[in-house]
Amino acid sequence: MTTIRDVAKLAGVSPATVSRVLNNKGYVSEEKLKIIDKVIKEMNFQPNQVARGLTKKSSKTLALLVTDITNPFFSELAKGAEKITQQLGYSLLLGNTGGNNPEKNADYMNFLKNKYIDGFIIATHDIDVEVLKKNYKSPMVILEADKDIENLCTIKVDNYHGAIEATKHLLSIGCQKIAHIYGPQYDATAKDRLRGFKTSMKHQEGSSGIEYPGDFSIMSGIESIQELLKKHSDIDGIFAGNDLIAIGVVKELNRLKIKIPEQIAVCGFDGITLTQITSPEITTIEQPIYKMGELAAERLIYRINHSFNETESIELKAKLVIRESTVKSAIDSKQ
Amino acid sequence: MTTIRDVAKLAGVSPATVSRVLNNKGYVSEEKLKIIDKVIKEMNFQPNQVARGLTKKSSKTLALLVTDITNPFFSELAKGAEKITQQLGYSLLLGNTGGNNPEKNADYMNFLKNKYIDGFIIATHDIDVEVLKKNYKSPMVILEADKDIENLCTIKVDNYHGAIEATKHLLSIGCQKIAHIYGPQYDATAKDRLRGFKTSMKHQEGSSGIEYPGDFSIMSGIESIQELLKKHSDIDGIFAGNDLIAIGVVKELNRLKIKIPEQIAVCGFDGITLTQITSPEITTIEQPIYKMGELAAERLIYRINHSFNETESIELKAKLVIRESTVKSAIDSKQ
DNA sequence: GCACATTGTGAAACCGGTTTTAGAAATTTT
DNA sequence: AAAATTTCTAAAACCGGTTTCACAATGTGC
Repeated sequence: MTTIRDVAKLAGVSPATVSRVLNNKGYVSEEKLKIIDKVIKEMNFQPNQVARGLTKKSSKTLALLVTDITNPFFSELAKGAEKITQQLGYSLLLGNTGGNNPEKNADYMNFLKNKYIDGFIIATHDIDVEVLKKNYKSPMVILEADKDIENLCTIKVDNYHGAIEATKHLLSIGCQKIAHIYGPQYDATAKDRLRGFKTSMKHQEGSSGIEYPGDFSIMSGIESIQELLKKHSDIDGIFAGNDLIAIGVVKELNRLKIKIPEQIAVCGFDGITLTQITSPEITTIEQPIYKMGELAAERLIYRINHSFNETESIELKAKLVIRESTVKSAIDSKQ
Repeated sequence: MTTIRDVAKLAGVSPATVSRVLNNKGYVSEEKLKIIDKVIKEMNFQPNQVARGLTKKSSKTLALLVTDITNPFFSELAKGAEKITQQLGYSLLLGNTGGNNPEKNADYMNFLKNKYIDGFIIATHDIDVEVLKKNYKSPMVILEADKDIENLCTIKVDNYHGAIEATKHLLSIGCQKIAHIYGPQYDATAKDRLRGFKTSMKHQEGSSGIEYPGDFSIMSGIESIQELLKKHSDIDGIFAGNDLIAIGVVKELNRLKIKIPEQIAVCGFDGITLTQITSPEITTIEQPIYKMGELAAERLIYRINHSFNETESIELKAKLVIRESTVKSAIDSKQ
């Protein structure tokens, strides 16, 4: 592997001058610049990132921490983040925290610490952000955080208004008894969605709302709908806390031969691709997940390069996407 | 951040001795060992991986290259690889090659080269393995390669026998006209599955096989089945080249109100989780994807640590998992 | 008791970059 | 024309580890 000293020798200059050219920094005469540029190309020299990292205390690497990469929400996010990361000359470490104990996660973070990881995208709830913040002064972007975090960038979707839109939609197609299967309440996302549902159902003459606890998985959707139907046989609309729950609900309703949406209409939340492969396809509140990934990486790299550490919180809009599971005659009229 | 020299000073020894302790290598007296160990703990010293990497020419990092991380096959793989990687003290870079031109991928690989990435798990077909091999002498594990590769480790699933099992299963439940929607033939996986299908259908009195080209996506499943039904209205079994195709097929058959499996039975290949969320659930040939990820990481790290570069090829068995899409009375009898 | 191997240790060089320092040359100010 | 400033460059120190080298102390063989 050719080093900066090889280049220097061949160009008849000192390594320091080559370094100045490489970093576009400090005085270099036109003449030498030309020679050095030429030699660099000739030798196809590329500076060793590790050596560079040692002095610069940087590795040109970001880390993305997700709960479970097989969850389509996270893999979509990862795809967006990876694209921008690579585009801007960084690489992306993947950390799957799911199921690990927080202690182990701390170990992992520590491990990364002395690798000079430049920044973190935190998209997991297995880690306490406050603890994190105390221990790591690295730039971070936190996704779906509970609230704004001082000196960090948070990116979230407006879950509250998204939930309102979902509920209003179900009401608008005539649902009178709507159940919301909500996610775990330590999760800010789940909390906001439940709040939106409550708000929408208030003062809603002729309609009533049921709240039922779930846990953001397909299985939870299946089990919840079974229980719900036992207690409330007259339910005619389900607002699922996320798409996975919605998928479970649709699956179980199909099995029970309950017609969607004629007997029960279903709306999810997230906008993962899976909602388009079920029969019927599921109406959902689509989050710009891919865009969130892109944005997270872009903001993180910006903060790294500009030593920017103001509190910054970005809220993206979610969008109602109407599909077969809430359109009465959809299946027949489609195509 | 505390350095090895800080430790040395406090322990009253030279940095070299501390290094010897750290690496468990060379002579160190019991006495000093004890002191140094104590000081390391006291100061909570952790060697800087970047500095270490510079001399060792290693970054304790692997790179995983996938075509598309949102494809559940790859995310499952990534999860397995990430677990072992972390467990063995490495970290995992994620590279999404999908859609990029090969030229850009080469750039990316080059970029990684001077980061001292210790090894690569190649699970993408966007890169020509021969070119790769010529340019990078790093340890690599190649997934689903065409054939054995000299001096590298290849891991694949026995697609040929898996396909035979799938076809035999469809025949055993009485299918008489089976169509195989196969994937792109530059893909070794797709080729082997098609070959298995052909073998099984040969000398099969009373049954006939149709081969139809597809491309491993849900959309392809939808379009293929439409075309197939136009030409062959008497098809009663579909062996899809992979699960995504199968999902498309099921989706379209549902839309056309064709009963699965009564009128047409469907079998996929891969064993991704999605096959369990459709209605009906889809029979498939389950590959041990997660295990492949684990194995890939484990073998790669072994090869790195033991300078092991013999040709090594591992073939895993795929397993038929029978679900509703091929069991005539499944839906009613279930549960 | 002497040659030789083994154990133990610190100083110094090294990995491959960047940054500081110091001094020379060219320019601008006064 | 002298002083001050700016441009340009190389030598040396540095980042934080590892490794080589030289040398001392101890143990072993004959």
